[in-house]
Amino acid sequence: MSMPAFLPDRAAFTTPYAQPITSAEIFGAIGSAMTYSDGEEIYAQDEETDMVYQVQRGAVRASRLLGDGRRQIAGFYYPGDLFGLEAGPTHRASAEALCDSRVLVARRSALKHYGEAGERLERLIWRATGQELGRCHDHMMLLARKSAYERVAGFLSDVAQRQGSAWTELAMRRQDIADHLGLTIETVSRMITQLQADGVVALEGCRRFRIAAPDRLADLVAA
Amino acid sequence: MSMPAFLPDRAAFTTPYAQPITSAEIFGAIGSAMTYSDGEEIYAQDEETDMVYQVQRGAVRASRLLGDGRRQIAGFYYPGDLFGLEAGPTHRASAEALCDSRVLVARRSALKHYGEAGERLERLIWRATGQELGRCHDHMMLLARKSAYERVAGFLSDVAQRQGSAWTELAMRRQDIADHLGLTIETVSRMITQLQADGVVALEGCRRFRIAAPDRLADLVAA
DNA sequence: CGACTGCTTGAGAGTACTCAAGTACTGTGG
DNA sequence: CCACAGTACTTGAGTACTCTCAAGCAGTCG
Repeated sequence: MSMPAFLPDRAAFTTPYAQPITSAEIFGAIGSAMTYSDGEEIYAQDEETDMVYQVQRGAVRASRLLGDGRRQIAGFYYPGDLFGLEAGPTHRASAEALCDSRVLVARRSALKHYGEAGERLERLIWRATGQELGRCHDHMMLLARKSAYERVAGFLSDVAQRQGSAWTELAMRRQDIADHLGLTIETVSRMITQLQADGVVALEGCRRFRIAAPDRLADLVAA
Repeated sequence: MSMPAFLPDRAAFTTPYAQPITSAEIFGAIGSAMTYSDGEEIYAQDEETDMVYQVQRGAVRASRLLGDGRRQIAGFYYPGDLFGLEAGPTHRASAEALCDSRVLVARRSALKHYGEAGERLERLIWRATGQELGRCHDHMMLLARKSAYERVAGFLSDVAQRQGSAWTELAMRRQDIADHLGLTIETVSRMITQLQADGVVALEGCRRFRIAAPDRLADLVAA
């Protein structure tokens, strides 16, 4: 994803004196590491908060519950991603580890005590917030205007792109995917079967896949 | 260093007297006013941008188009609202005036030349971005997990709340509402008819309504 | 091996969509 | 003031896509 034009390019952070330059290094200098096991809650919905988080290892989902149990997964986060950025004094979503994970946690109000590194992290947080807003708009388009087939295709494309490697592992269950895409678990399953039958993706087991026809997948996503 | 010609003299906000305190005042001190007539485009999708906008009078919609013509309205903006905050070097959406409107425009990269007022506006922009992200998450939940009836109820509740008065004017057409809620124009129309039949809202013409049963509407929204 | 959890598949139902026609509101010209 | 045209909105009938409910299959752990 592209960077906001008004924020300094990453090169601007680089000084001749070996300052930390990756977000992981900046965050690592300030945040404290926490580990969570599969399914464990990192924070709760409506919980008061002054924290910001970064995935170091594993994967995290942010979910929101409606009174009657309907659930929506706002997003999935992987190593390097910042999360818990929702505005306001309380978290609008809860966050849970999708597998055994390590997470860095920093108190936002304390950043000013960390001098240069704190300021850098602050800028990183704002940049991440802007990017999250962009992804959110993309996802709204997906939810509002795309078919189940296109939603699942878009999701697989997204996950594959983030992981980068030829074969992609799905850290989440079908139910999580369904709640992210506004579908039912059965429909997600059917669409994956369909995508496979159409030769768009190839699965190995139900949690591991490879993109078989990148061009056709790209068409589905752009559509 | 050259300053954009349309920006007012910097001296205007360095005086110790009468510091602006509302976002409209801060923005007004820095931004330049533009007027747009009904339906006129304020900026285009994928257009390069370094601008931030505030509605002064009228109403604005932010829309995104898919290649095949499917449209999604990302949001509606009213006097006082900041818009055009989508991250990245280009606008992820276009913006159009819903009626004759006046809009303040400021160059983001120029804010640092405006001293205190510029910093304040910068903070306002970040705060607005965070709030927008929160609204975006709410809207994702609406799109992913709510019925057409609940979506329209939620929308009317939202608009009414923003306007505050007993009777609420709808600045947008049914098609805009449909594209915002991920429905068709016919379904929106049917749901409004239904809400009226159920005594939840009362319409006067097709662009003006009043909430008739606030408690039942609140139930539908919270649900 | 059996139990458990997660995933897939099938049949039928329901919500929202598509296509089509009809109604209301607005502005223009006679 | 009314006729007319144009746009926006509503309503109706039939269809399609996704959901619900139910059963079967697969991988995992004791």
